[in-house]
Amino acid sequence: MNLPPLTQRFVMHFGEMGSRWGINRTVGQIYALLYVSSKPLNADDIGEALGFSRSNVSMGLKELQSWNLVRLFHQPNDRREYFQAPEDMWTIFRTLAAERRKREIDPTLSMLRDALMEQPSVAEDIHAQERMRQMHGFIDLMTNWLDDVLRMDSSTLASLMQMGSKVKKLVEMKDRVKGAITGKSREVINSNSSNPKA
Amino acid sequence: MNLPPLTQRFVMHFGEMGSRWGINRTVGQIYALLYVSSKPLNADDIGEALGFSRSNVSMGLKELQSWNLVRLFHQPNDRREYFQAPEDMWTIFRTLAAERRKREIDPTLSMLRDALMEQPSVAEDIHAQERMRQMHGFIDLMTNWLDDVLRMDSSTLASLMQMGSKVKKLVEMKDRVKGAITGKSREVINSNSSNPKA
DNA sequence: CGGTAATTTCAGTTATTATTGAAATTCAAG
DNA sequence: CTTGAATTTCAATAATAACTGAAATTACCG
Repeated sequence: MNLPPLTQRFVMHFGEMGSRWGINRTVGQIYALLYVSSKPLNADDIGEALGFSRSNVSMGLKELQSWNLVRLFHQPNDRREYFQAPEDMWTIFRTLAAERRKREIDPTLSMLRDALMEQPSVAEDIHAQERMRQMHGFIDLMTNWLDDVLRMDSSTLASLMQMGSKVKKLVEMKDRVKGAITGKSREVINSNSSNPKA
Repeated sequence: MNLPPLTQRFVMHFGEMGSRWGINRTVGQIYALLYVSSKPLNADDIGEALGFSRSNVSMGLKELQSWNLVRLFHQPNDRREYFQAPEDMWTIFRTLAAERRKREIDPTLSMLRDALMEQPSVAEDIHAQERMRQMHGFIDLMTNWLDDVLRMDSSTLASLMQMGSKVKKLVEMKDRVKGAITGKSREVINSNSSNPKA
């Protein structure tokens, strides 16, 4: 492997972190390389840059494609397949969220749903089912919320996140204002609004 | 292993999902068992219930303790150690978020921070560093947001999440109202508020 | 249609991780 | 302290997962 220093550090780090992230070293390094690369790479480029066998690169790319983390291109007058990683972090995040949800959460949600439909046959299972109900409720809340917010566009999402816990104050304010306008002068607020649709 | 049917399904499922979640079968099953159990269990109980060797259970419990996912108890007149999993899903979620962040995100954030302080020596690395800046910015936004919202209490968080993307409308409303009161009758809203502190 | 470059598959091998039983250590009660 | 139950460590083994090179397949060009 002969990569420039910063690229090399990044690639090596992704290789090492791979196991914690549930991918193998090869996949981690290939992804890292594609992510920082300024141009699309073909499988030979990748294999040579990282010192992996051609077949290993092929498997790694297949894996990354199954995660929707890389895109396939063709260059004019070149039969080889070129790969690129999407650049926008929000796009990457949405992809990761969707894939991890599908692989790591949905099966559990479905198992829990099934288990909650059963009639427990012994005392132990009555308690167990109640615990499963808790878990199901929580995961359901979380995933529905995620669905909901990921439908927003990225810039909106970014500003919401920058607000952090300030949204809480906003909700409190809403409740107060709602009380206020319900109680008395709704028309005052509307007439002062810069947005007449309000 | 001789567990009641629902418990068994839950335990088996956690064992199978373990590898996707970055834990091994033993750890997954032990956690599942503790989570649904109505009483604390000792290592022998666990080993017998799941058919694992005593030493395997010991290692699994050590792992779960390192994740802060189980608590250790002592029963009167019994030297053995008893284990329980916290019941509240929000507590569990906060623990998981904190631990996964520490293991799976912080090291990368720190690598990126270091890499951003370097002076790229070749053109390739200039581009690579820019990509790292993007990634760092995104992760930083996400983790700060998470820190921020996890500081809220669970019921607040739950209601915020139930609102889902409605918070977006709320932010828009805030901006309109802010425009309105800045422009004209701030005192009207305040005087109508049910909360005088506003 | 061949021919050939590119990619994928797969059986065999290597490397890593999980699991065990025996030995060592810890710990509390007498 | 000493004893023995409880827990942990650890070296050996079993089970999984990663990786390779050769063979097979695919896909494009003339």
